[in-house]
Amino acid sequence: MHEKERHRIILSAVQDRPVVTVVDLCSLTGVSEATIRRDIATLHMQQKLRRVRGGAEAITPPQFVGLAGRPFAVNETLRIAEKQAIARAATELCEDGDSIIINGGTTTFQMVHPLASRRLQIFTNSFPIAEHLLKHSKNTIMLSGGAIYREQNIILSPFDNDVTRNFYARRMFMGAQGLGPLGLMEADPLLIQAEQKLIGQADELVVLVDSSKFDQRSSLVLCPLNRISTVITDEGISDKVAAMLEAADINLIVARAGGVQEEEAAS
Amino acid sequence: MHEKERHRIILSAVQDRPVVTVVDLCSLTGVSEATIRRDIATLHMQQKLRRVRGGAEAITPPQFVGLAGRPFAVNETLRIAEKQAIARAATELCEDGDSIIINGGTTTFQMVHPLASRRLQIFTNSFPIAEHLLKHSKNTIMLSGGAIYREQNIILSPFDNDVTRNFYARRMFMGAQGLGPLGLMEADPLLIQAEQKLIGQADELVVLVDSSKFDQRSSLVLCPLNRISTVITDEGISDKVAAMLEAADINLIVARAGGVQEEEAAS
DNA sequence: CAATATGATTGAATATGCGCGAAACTGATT
DNA sequence: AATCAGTTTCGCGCATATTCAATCATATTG
Repeated sequence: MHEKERHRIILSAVQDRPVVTVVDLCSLTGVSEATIRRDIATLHMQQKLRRVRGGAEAITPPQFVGLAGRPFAVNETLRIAEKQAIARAATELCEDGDSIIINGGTTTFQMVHPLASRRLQIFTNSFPIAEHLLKHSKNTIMLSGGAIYREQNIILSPFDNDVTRNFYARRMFMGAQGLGPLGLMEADPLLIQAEQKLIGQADELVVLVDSSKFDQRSSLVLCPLNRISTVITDEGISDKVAAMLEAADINLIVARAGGVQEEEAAS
Repeated sequence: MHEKERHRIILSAVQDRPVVTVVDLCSLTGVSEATIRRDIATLHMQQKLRRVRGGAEAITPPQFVGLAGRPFAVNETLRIAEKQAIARAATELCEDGDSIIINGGTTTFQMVHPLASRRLQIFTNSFPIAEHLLKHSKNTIMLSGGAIYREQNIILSPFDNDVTRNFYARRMFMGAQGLGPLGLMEADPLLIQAEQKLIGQADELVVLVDSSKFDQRSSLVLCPLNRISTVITDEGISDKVAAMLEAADINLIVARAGGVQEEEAAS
């Protein structure tokens, strides 16, 4: 058996189980322990797996740490003040008793804090949002079914005919990676899929993007501008972008970090 | 059992109770106290938990979160040793890579600890089970969609055509309020509904009931005995009940608190 | 033949279990 | 409070089993 073949087998085995022992891999490949150890050492150097005594374990993906820590790996701390102000403005659009949809994402996650004191019907595909609201609020929580994707922290089902299609809300809140003339942009195909399943289940689509998102260009267009009812962003928005949104007949809300926000209704 | 597997189990166990004792962890992992102590010392050094006399506690001490910290308020501490033994025996039926369904309940929840060191495809309608496994294991988690009922801690959808109908597993594990000649009994209509949606989605139905459940009579019959493949219970089971199960051609597994369990196959 | 990969051997390093005495906790009594 | 006996838990040493790393011999390939 060739070295590359063994490496493939080892990497495959290490994905299936939390830990694989050297002996396991021996019987799996039919080579000696010494060889397996050398392979593991090599793969360890290449960061393909982690070496542990007795065998190897899968490299832990950007691990989902509990809510107390930080739900999403990196983005969470970025522009947090802006995101909180935006999320707060978004929450203020809702009245107790409303039905809303919240899509997974770091910006929308910030809505959980102002939502803690409310009483809404909330549908989400974000596990951390559901978890937080379940623990810290009295809102009614509804969850979409499917597999939980750890990296994106969303729940996604390959089937179209699930609860999602039966929940209809007044507003849907979602974040995005970018917002430009072409519409709403997203990079992660998994997120695209999750978001597209929910768009159309609400009367109004409210987009939460901090002003840095107007510069971002992503590969995939999620939906055109005319599908968007309202955009909530921070003071960093340029006049040019504001004009573009206004031209598309989009409500623009600029959230100020400190307190009340100003609304500039489109014509 | 490998060191890493134990560590996962320990970290998993330490999350759902204020403290875990060394003896608890022994029966959970099957290793000696000395090893558990060394593990706790190691994890203490890694700041993964705090070492206390007699065992360990979570690093985030007064995590007095309502529902999900200690998933089920009252029942949780009742007959916990039996439930753990039963859950462990249930987990031992599974091999890495299997697809299983776990229904919500206090007994089935105990499966999360032995499952922490495994790699399975797990479908559940229990939010706490999903949450715990998501944080403390590498299993693939799939969730049923719907509203989250706080009291029962399950997710239930009024619609029939959701993900649930598309997931098929080798085994389904469920608890119940009672088990008698008429079959499996449950009191809460909400739980009935949740369980009936899942029965039929697996080849084998494995029922986890501690021996006190054989005395219980509930108002509603969930399913007849002949639908059950296997019953796992503790040593408190009477000969009479055992004979009844055997007559119904049910596999009976008696889980012993300490270690290995004995299997008494039906004729 | 040279370069590399593999397998076997062996002593070192590490992990685990058991037993024993020390230390800490419990609670009952003074 | 203070003391004391009984119990639990801890830490240490040692025996055993497993795993590792280094070395050398052999095999394969170009």
